[in-house]
Amino acid sequence: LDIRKVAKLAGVSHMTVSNVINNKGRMSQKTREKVLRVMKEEDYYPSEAARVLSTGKKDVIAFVSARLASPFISEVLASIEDRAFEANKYVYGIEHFSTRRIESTGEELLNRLLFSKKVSAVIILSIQPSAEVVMKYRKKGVPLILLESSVIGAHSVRTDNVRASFEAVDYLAKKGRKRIGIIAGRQIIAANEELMPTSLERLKGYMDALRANGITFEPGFVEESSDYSFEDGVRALDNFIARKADLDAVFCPAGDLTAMGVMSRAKELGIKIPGDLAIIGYDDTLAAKLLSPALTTVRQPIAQMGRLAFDLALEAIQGDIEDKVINLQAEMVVRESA
Amino acid sequence: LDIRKVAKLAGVSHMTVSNVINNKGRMSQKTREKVLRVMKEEDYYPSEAARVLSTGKKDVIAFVSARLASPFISEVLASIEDRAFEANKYVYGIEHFSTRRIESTGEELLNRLLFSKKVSAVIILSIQPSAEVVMKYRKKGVPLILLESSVIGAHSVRTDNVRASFEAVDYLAKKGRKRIGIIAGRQIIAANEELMPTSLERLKGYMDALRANGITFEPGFVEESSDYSFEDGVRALDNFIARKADLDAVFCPAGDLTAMGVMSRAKELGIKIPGDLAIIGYDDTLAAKLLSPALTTVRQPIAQMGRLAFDLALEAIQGDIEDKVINLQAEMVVRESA
DNA sequence: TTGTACGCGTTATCAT
DNA sequence: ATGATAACGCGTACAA
Repeated sequence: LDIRKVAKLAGVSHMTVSNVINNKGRMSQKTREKVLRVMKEEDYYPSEAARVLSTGKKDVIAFVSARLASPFISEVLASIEDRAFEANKYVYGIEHFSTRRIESTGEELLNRLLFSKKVSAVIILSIQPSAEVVMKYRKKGVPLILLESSVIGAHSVRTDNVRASFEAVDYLAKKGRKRIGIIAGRQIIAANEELMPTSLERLKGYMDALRANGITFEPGFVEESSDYSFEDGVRALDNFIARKADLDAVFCPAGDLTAMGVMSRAKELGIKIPGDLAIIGYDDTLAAKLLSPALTTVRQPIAQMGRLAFDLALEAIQGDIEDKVINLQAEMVVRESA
Repeated sequence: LDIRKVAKLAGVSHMTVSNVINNKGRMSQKTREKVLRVMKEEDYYPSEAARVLSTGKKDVIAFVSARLASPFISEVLASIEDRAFEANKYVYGIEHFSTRRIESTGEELLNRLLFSKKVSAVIILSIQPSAEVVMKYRKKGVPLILLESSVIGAHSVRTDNVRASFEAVDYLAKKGRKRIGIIAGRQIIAANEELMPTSLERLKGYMDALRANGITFEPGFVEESSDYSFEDGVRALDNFIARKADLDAVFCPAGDLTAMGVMSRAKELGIKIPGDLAIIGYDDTLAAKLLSPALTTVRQPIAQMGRLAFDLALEAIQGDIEDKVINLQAEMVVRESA
C-alpha cells in the first residue's frame, strides 16, 4: 500500500498526498481532509526507508553509549527524551545505540550512523571518537555532540573531571585514608588501546590528589571497568583483594552502578563500609542516596547535561553553529559511604 | 558514493559488490578481496534505507517499553542485548522505543514499527497491545513477543502475577498489617481507558489476599503509576497522606524504582520503614538489596525473561512457530523493608 | 496540482 | 558458472 494507491483512492495525485503528509504546498481544505481520511481508512503509513532514500537524511538524533543499560545512561537518555517532548521535535526520532562489546571505540558504529543510517545528529556519551571520524562528520555536516568529554571539531557538554576527582580523592586522603584504589574507565592498563579522555581526566584528578597528600601512586590500586556495569565493581573488588591491595578506600569514577557492585561484594565479604572501606561513586544517580550506607558520590547535573545536549543538537542541525563547549559543574555529595 | 561507483573502481559489476556484501553467490577469492579493499579505501557503507526499500524488511528487532529508562527496563534490555551478542545475531540490530508521553497504548508506535519501519520483530514490555494491532502483525507475519503479559495471537514470556502478588500481600497481612495500600500500573481509577492486564492481575492478587485475610478493600488505598518512575512513588505516598489513608504497608507492583520513590519520600517525612510503613517492591532490580532498608520485593527472573524473549523472536522470524507462552516463576524475596 | 526523474540496493533475467 | 542488464520499491524535489 503505497502513496500512489492512496492518491488514487482519494482521487488526487500522489504528490498531493505527499504534501498533505508534510504540510507543504497548498491544497484545498476539502482535498486535505479527504486525503487524511483515506490514509486513516487504509491504514497507510509512509515508508521510512523511501523517505530517507529520497531525502538522503533520516530525521533521527542518535544517542550512543557504551552500553544500553545503566542508571546513569538511562537518566541521561530520559532527560534528552524529556527535552524532545517539550520542544516537540524528534519526539519519535531519538534512537539509542551502544558500542558495547562490539568494539570499544565505536568507530564502526559511528560510521554506520553517518553513512548507512544517515542520521541528522549524534549525541555521544562517554566515548571518545577518533579524529578521523570527527572529520568525516564535519565534512558531511552532521553535528556531533559529546557528553562528558570533548574533542576538537565537535560540540560538547562536559564537567571538570580532573577537579571533581581531585576533590573526591583529596577528601578521602584528608579523612586519613592511605590506601586509596580507583576503578576507572576501560583500558587504563592495557596500553595498546587508547584510554578515553574522560577516564584519563578522572585518573589524573586521582593522581594529583594523591600527590598533593604525599601518597605515592600504586599501579596495583588501579582497576578498570570496561562497561560501567555492576559486575565490573564486583570483579574489581575481588581483584583488589586477590592482589592483596588491602585498600581502605575506593574511588569509583566508573560510576555509581559500579560502586554499587563494590558495595554489594563488600557486604557479602563482611567488609564494613565506611569503616573498613570507604567508597565514593560518580554520577549521583537516583539510587545513590537510598543505599545503605548512602553513597558518597560526585554529582553530575544529569538532567541538565541531557537537555543541553539535545538543544545543541537541534541548533546545530538547523543552522551551522560554531563549535560550542558547555562547561557544567560537578561536585561531591558527602553521604555515608565515605 | 554508491554501490555502482565501488563496482566501477573494483572493475566488477555492482551485483558482484552486492554479493560480496551479503556473502552470496560465488566469486573468485581475488575478486572478493579486491572489492573488500575498495570498500574499505573508499569508506563505503551501503545505504540502509535502500536496502530496506528493496527488501521490504528491516533487520531489526524492536524493543518497546513505556519509558526508555528504569532499572527494570534497562536490565531486561541488557539481557536481550547479551543474548543477541551470544547468538551473534542482530548485534547491531536491536532498537529501543518508548511509548512514553506520546500515547499510553502504544498503538501508533506499533503501527509505525510495522508499516513505516518494517522491523522484523517486536518485543513489548509491560504494554498491552490492542487486538487490532495484534491482528495486523499476524497478517504481515511479523512476530510480536510480549514480556510480562500475554494476549491471544502473540508469543509471550510471563510470570504468574496474581499468585506472586497474592503472596506478597498475604505476607503483609500475616505480619499484622491492616491498612495495605497498592501502587499499581496506570489507569486503575480512570475507567475510560483500558487497564493493562499485567497491572490488573497484580491488583487481583492484592484483592484476593485482602479477602483471604478478612480485610476489606478500600478504593482510597489504590494509587496508580503512569510510567513506573521514581517520581510516581513520591507522588503516590504524598497522595496517600493527603488522603489520610494512614497506611501501615504499601505493595508496589509498579516496580522497585517506584518503591524507591516511596521509600525516599518516607525518609524525608520521618516515616520509619518498616516500623511505620512496610514496603514491598516488584522486580528485584540490582539496587534492591543494597537499599537501606534492603527492599523486600517480588523477584522476576529478569535475565531469563530477556533471553527467552530474544530467542522466541529469533525462532519466530526464521520459521513460523505456533504461538508460544512461556511461564516463569516470580517469587517474593524477604529483606528488611517488610 | 500534476507528471517525471531520481536515490540505491536487491531480485530476477539474460548473456557469455 | 559468472558477470552484466533491467526492473522494482516508494517517497521527494522540481519543472511543467
